[in-house]
Amino acid sequence: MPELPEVETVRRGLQPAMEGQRFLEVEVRRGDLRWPLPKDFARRLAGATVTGIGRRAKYLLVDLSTGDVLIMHLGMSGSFHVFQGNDKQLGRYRHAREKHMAGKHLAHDHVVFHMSSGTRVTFNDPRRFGSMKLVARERLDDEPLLQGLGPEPLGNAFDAAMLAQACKGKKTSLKAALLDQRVVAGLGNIYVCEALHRARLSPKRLAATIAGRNGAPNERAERLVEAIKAVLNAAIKDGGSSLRDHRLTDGDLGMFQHSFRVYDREGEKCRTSGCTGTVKRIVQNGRSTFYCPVCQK
DNA sequence: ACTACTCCCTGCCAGC
DNA sequence: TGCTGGCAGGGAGTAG
Repeated sequence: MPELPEVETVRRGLQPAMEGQRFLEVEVRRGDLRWPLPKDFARRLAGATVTGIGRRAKYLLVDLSTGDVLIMHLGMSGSFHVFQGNDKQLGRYRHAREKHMAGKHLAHDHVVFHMSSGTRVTFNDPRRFGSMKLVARERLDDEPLLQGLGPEPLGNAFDAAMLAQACKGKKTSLKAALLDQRVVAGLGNIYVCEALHRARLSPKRLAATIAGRNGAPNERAERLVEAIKAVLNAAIKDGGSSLRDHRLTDGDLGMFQHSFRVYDREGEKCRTSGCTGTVKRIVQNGRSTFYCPVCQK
């Protein structure tokens, strides 16, 4: 499901619910996520206070008073639901859960955090590609999951010079390069398609063509960086995109899917002003690409 | 060192 | 109606 804007939206939803609070109890209903949760997972969390919630690429990083960091990833279908209320309001809780899940698949509630304020935070993930991992903060720099990640696309380090340098000499398509988390971290299939469309660049173009020889950025690299930042900021403002199962932590839907210019719009009219093209779907590296063959060159 | 492909898992939908 | 194949927002591991 979630790319950077959705994960950032989740982070902002979890923050007021968890920050400054203690884990009273951690209920692991199914520990076989992407990797099995270790046997001491719940025990290591219990009693810890959440001192902050951050994000790196598509990972949520929960800082704990114990010196551990809880690293969480939503995979393709993971979501969090926050319920603020006490144990006497279980009816309201179930109602909220059903709204969140659109009435289905409560069986995929795999982990429940019971916080000291009475708030419960439920992790639901039908496909179980999501993951959780506890690591000591002092070893975070050596954490393999975070090790090779490229820059944050909304950070200052991400600019045309950097992107061109990373794409220099790449034999792969621009689409594949942007999906590569080592080039830039946090983009997924939707926002790569959307950013390429905004930059009027073909997804089939060779990645190396946004850099001159010696790796200097050209005007395409400038356009692309601007487009990436713009589409991510717009999506975050809208609470991310809801295709089938992405919900905000309060059960509401993200809204950015209504602003898609190409993604999931095969056969529909290109939304570039003045363009007469029709959105086309192709497959690149086994994944759908949506683009306009008329205005994206 | 690169790049491309397979696989993990469940749900949903179009087409027979 | 019920089955089947294909597809889905990610990414680790592996085979070239």
